[in-house]
Amino acid sequence: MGCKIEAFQQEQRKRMRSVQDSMDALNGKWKISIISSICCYGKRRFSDILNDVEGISNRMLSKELKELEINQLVKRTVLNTQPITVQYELTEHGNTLQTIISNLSNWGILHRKKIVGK
Amino acid sequence: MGCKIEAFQQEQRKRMRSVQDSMDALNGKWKISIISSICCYGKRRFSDILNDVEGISNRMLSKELKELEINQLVKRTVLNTQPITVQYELTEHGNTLQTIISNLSNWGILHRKKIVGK
DNA sequence: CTGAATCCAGATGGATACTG
DNA sequence: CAGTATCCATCTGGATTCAG
Repeated sequence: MGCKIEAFQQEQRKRMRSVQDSMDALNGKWKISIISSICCYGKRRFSDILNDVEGISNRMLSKELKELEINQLVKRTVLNTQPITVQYELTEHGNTLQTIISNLSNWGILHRKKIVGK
Repeated sequence: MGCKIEAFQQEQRKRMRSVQDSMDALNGKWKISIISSICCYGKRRFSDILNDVEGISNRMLSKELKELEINQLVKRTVLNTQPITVQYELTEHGNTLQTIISNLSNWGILHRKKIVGK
């Protein structure tokens, strides 16, 4: 009977859907880097992140942060400073990404060695 | 002295660059899903993957597979069948992505519960 | 079956200037 | 400082057709 095979395939489809769900939340050129920046410092201001993430424009940073906020990954706080500054931090949910970030960082080093390095 | 701070910042920059390296290799709408498909079955033909990855077109699949091949993540083998079939499998290097895939799958489930679920 | 080629709409993202 | 608005080139990706 194909019961086991079907169960396996269903499991596999579920896994693929989950992976896709993750990627949908983390897509875009910069999101992971932005999260990585905020994560490392705990709290981070707009201009700090703009500085951390090499190459990003304020237009993009603004947009990506907004999407991350919608996905409840970062929390935005306006501070009573003059001029106004805005602080971003990871939500509890956003913090659950730490393992992934860490893995991506490690794998990135490995990959660079493999492809670029001799 | 700012030695510790500078060391930390340099460490942080390195981490961000690594994460970005990973994302560069894994960007595109479908790559992770494709890898996930091949990974689970060990070997997988073009049409199988086309079927596994919901919504992808053959044009995109072809393109993404080519990029994955360039990055030495998948290996392509033409089989002597009639008509010709092509088999894809992960390289050793591609297999090092398993941890990330697994984590992304788990996080995807978590995220879906958090955002979509009540 | 496995692609490559073409066409084309819509998304992405940089540069720049502007606002509160 | 933290965005927003506008303009515009490039990229993305679907649909369809064709080829080996």
